[in-house]
Amino acid sequence: MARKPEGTRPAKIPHVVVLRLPLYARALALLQANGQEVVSSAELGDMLRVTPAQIRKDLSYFGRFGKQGRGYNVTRLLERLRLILGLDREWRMALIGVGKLGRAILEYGGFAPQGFRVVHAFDLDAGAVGQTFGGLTVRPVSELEQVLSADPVDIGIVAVPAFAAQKVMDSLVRCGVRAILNYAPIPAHTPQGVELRQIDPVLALQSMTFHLKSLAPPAE
Amino acid sequence: MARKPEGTRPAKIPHVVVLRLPLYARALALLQANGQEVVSSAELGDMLRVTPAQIRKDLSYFGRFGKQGRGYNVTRLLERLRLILGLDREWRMALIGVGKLGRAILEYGGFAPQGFRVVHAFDLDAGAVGQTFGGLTVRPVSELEQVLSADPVDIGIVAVPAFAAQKVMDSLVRCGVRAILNYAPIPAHTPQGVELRQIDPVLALQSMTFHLKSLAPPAE
DNA sequence: ATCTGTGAATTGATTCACAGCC
DNA sequence: GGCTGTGAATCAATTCACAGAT
Repeated sequence: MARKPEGTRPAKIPHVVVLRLPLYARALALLQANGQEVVSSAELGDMLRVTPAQIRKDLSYFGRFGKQGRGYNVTRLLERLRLILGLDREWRMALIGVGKLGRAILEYGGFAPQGFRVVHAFDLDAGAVGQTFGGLTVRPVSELEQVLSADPVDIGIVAVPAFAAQKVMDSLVRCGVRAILNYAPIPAHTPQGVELRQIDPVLALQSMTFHLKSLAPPAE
Repeated sequence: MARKPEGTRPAKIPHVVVLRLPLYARALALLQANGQEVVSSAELGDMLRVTPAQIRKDLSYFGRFGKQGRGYNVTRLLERLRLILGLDREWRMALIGVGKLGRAILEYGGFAPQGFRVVHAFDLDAGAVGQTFGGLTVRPVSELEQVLSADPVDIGIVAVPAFAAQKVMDSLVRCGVRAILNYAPIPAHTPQGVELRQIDPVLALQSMTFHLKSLAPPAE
């Protein structure tokens, strides 16, 4: 398969750059809320603990958004980043697993304002099915394929116990989901072309203790 | 020919390696639970979608744990990784913010079996203070410094609203906490020497949509 | 005078490839 | 034959440093 070097939307964007763009967008939204009109890469870098050169280089993959001697227009750059990230539309999501975690997700107010909307919720447990959380009625997982083929979503959120998670993810992929946010602590896999992100506080803790273990015990 | 310093570990460990070790440990625990005694880097790599060479190289920073022609003894390697990561002890944590998210954290059963124990919970809101979740009674944040100086913790978990998060983190640092797990969606900072990890599902979603936006709409 | 955008240089991470051992 | 451990080679990411714009 040939990749053309010419073309409209140019070359490959380094993976880490894509991971940083949402960070930039968030910082810009903060500045915008404060009424700041212009920001330099140095100032943004201070906010985010990232070098100014990195910010400029990252942005340069997508275009030239700044003015020499001045900096970036906050609103304009934020607008452009939202476009680049695809945040100029609403994304529909399905949640699988409505236990304690799943309920917290359904009732979490942080997704909707960013354009991420949970439109279906499923659970295996008959106890949860039929209940309503955050305005959504929980359906049985047995209806997953049927519901999603009638009313597709872009993203799946997996909040089931570890032992069931990979199978649920496979179902979601079969239903045409193209991205999965997985909260289950397992080595999860998706086929090529289906994005996957893990939310795993235990892994985060375990990588911090590596740095803690050699330090003196908490004392003053 | 320079030889490696014998039995020492002051060699500098790449940051990414430390982030992968908990992944290895988890996969090994899975194998162990299945009764598997030996594993090769190729098999582990299959489980985790990591190249065998990377696994061998990562482990080589810490010692020689395998047998040529055979592989790694699952139990022994897991044991060593747990030691390296500091998982051979219990870590004490304080939770700040007992809203919906904080409650889900207190009632989450996944920390304790891994040796991470929440021993104090704080909230600003008088409504939450005094209530008990997961066996812990919520105290007012005003007592944070007093309680933590009498009974220190290693790690702080921040689950307060965004506007309050940085101030809470600063307090925790003053209380001698050496690592923070932050759930608030802000560009958070800790001083040099205080580890920080962010749990941020919205950022994860926003970096996935970058890849989704150019694809055909969900259709079947 | 200031700050962007970007090739070039550098630093860091991953993969290769093979000697050595089981 | 199979697999580890590891220098060397490759590939990727970051930082430097400066020309050019305002």
